[in-house]
Amino acid sequence: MKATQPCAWISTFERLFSLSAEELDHLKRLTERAEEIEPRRKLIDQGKPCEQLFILKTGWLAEFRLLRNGARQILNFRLPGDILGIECLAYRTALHSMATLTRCTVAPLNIEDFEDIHRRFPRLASALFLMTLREGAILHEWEVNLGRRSALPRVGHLLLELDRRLRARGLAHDESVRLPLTQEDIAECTGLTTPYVNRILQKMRGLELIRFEQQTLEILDRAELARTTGFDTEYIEGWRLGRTGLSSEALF
Amino acid sequence: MKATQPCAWISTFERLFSLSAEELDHLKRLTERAEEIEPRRKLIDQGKPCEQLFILKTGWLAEFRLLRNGARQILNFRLPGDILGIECLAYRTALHSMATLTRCTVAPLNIEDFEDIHRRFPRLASALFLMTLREGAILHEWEVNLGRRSALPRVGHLLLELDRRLRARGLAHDESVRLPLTQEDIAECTGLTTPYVNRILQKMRGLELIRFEQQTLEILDRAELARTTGFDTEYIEGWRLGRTGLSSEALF
DNA sequence: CGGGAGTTTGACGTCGATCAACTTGGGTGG
DNA sequence: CCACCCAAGTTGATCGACGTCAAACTCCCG
Repeated sequence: MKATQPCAWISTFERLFSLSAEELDHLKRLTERAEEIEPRRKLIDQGKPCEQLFILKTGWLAEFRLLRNGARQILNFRLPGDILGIECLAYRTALHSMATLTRCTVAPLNIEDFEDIHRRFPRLASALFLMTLREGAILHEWEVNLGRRSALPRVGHLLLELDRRLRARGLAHDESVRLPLTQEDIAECTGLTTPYVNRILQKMRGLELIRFEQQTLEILDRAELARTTGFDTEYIEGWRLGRTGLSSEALF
Repeated sequence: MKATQPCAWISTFERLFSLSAEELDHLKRLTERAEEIEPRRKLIDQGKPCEQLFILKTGWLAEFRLLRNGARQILNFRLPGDILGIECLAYRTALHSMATLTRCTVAPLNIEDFEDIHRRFPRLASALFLMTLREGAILHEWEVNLGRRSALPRVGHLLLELDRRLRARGLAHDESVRLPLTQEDIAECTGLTTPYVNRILQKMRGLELIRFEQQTLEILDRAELARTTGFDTEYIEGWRLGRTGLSSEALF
């Protein structure tokens, strides 16, 4: 779990964006100086000034908002390879919090490092912009989930999404994936309550759609689950790349 | 309503981002060649290939997803000054649709125009990136709305948001703002049903929180409404700008 | 005067919340 | 190695917010 450990997602990005040797090298250099963080610790705190962003090397985090009544809404999960806290470029204070779910290693970046990427590695910056657009697509999907799907499809859709997101980053080995989530976490991002999430998971197990225990998820009938949840993997796996321009200057 | 008509939001952007004469000029040039679109027409169609983006000069649009069961979830509203369909840089096909609510004027841009901005007007491109990050903040707020707020705060929060967004672009003149929304539109973005939205609006009128008729919204008690809905305007009105770098090269 | 989109109303049904208790299991210290 | 402990998971009974469906009403606009 040291900084020397290679990150599976880096080579995924390399292939995806056809990174040059220098770009790959810079990316690796950026992630060299990394910090370890314990599980369930806050990395970014809603309302506090923010000046720093991070590249997530390993581990999971949750972005969330705390409401005055104590309720919590998880806004998104962050997986290895994600940039954390990039909103600090647009806002002076953090609009929401971010906390680790597992032990994580993150590489801190300050705003100047970021400007530097823009100047010296425009294709890397473009790739980052694309990733931001794709985050937006995930948020859209969550809106649909919260607004228009009933409990079972809502939970099922989330599980399918996380499965695909992990695999797209090369973070799954076999049929199953590791989701370091409690049922409470799932409740907090699907807008449900813990007891009800529990019942829904039982129903999904009863229907032989999934196996999910010890934080290990296996999707037994992907096609059927996708059908009943309305899941379309395009927003995770679809790409426009290598198309038109793809100049040496920028990716798009 | 011709292309010669000045757009209030352009001067707002000029001040906000301290645009140079050339940048301002380029922005104006980009929006010169504009098309008019009738109300309730689709501009972007979910599932279809997309190659084009647009700058919205005047009018409102809604981004939405259609589900198999016929349900519709509005993902966001687009107001004058917004870029439409920028996701086409990351995806080959449209993940959701976009339709006009009012008559609109849009200036089409193709991907090459966009690359051109990046090359020749990096600060403009940066401004665009910032706008994208801020879109993300709006989506986060909608997630909280859909996931954790009950019907009245949910609708109230939306109304407050739209009021602030319009004013932030210089698109309101007096106490009231024009929202070209039917109650069905409001239902489709809050995850509620039309009859229930109707009852909620009546209750809000009864509590003297708002006046809302003939598509004209007036917020009577902003402080009280903000309190009961948990609305914090930071994500609309907060900015990090003019701070650190702000080099001539890029905004951040 | 007719028509259609949008709004309003009512009766009724249900999905998921709520609250509280109980169970399970992995971890820890004695 | 056992006893205990605490977090996470599970269960049941009850309740209410919001959905559903259908009808009526309003107001433009022709």
